Amino acid sequence: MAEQVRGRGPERRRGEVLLRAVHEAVLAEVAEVGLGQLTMEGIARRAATAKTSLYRRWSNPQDLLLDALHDAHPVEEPSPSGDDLRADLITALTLLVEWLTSPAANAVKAIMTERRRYPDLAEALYERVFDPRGGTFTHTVLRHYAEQGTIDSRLLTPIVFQIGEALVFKLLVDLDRFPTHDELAAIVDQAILPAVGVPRDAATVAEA
Amino acid sequence: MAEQVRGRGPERRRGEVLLRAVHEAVLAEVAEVGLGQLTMEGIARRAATAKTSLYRRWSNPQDLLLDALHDAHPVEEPSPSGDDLRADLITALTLLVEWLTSPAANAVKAIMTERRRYPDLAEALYERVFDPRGGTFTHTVLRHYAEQGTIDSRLLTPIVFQIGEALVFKLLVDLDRFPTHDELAAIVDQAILPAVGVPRDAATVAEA
DNA sequence: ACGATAAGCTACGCGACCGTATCTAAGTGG
DNA sequence: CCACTTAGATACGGTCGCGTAGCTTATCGT
Repeated sequence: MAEQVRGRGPERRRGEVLLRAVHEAVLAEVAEVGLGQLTMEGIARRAATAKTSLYRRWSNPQDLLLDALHDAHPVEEPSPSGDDLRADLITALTLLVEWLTSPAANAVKAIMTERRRYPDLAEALYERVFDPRGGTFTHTVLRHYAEQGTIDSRLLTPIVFQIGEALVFKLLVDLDRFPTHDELAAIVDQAILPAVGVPRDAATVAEA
Repeated sequence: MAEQVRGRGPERRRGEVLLRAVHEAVLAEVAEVGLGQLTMEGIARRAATAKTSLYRRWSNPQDLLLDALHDAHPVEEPSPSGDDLRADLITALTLLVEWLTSPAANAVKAIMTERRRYPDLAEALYERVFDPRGGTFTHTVLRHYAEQGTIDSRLLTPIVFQIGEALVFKLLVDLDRFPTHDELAAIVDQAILPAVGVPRDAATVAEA
């Protein structure tokens, strides 16, 4: 049959190349139309491939999405330098924001938001993608400085570990944009450090 | 024409009564199927009314939803007692959690989450529903105690005002349930109070 | 009691996506 | 260079929501 001209000659993607293209397409599709409108047709259109080719490998859009997430780059973990708590916390939050920028993170957010509606997806997300789970970002940094004695470890409760991440998410939702470096610094100075027993000094108060 | 028997006799709802029923139906529908799957057919089915009756008043599901939100009870504001900062903060967070429990809040969350996809809806939400905007919940309480001199008002930055709300939302997302009273107390003791210059005492640290 | 109004029912053509079947042809490896 | 694998094109019947049209009838106001 006559093939639609893509570029000029007939170039047919296979295997790995096609797979990547499809993975990219799902993530883009989720970002654009949302989890609720994710369809095989839509993905096929965006990936410029045939529906048939999708059904050959996956049985529904969710399966495909999970596969794409499984394949996405893992989250980079912070590695505390060891002598500057404030700087390391800011770095940790910066890493968080960078991850949140990725297409994969976008899809993950969508799934978490609608997890009641797609329980299987959410569950599989934990099992197949979030294996590590638990402490990342500021958690890692805070534990490091507690072990080293800079922080009183009795202050490190589950709530305290969440302060930084919680504020980044809140800012993200409220302002619908990613926090700036200064805002991350403010989170560290005004919320995290006081909670772990480092009082704010005059300088921080003045510039706030 | 033969009417479906609802109960036994033909009872036809009109005006206010019907309106309420439809409003309830939209919110329930959003909760169940999500913003992306919100359809006139679905709402009509759930409200046990005819599609025609819906189109007579609204031109699409989003319009209808906005109308329902507009009508929903407003948010109750905290009224600080004035002599117990800690208790008033916990009360404020409790009010927040209570609001989050309502069907309307559920829909608002959905809209905020997908605001990129439904910019008109989000915008109208601000204009028609969130008129007050700005300071609610812990904000109100913190300002009160600052005016009264209990708190150093230089510490009350935008970030600090967000700590409580941010942690409630984070807990909500992470655990997929509403925080308990003890968790709210922990947020106040371990995150908000340190940030506003009230250091944690031995008792709070010990029980943490 | 009797309009006027508003609600309800049915049915329609339209388009989107579904999941599958069938065929063609491009790319690959021996 | 040939055979095999796999991607691509197309078409199908089915379901669902759309938005509208037409008609019937319950309910309200007077």
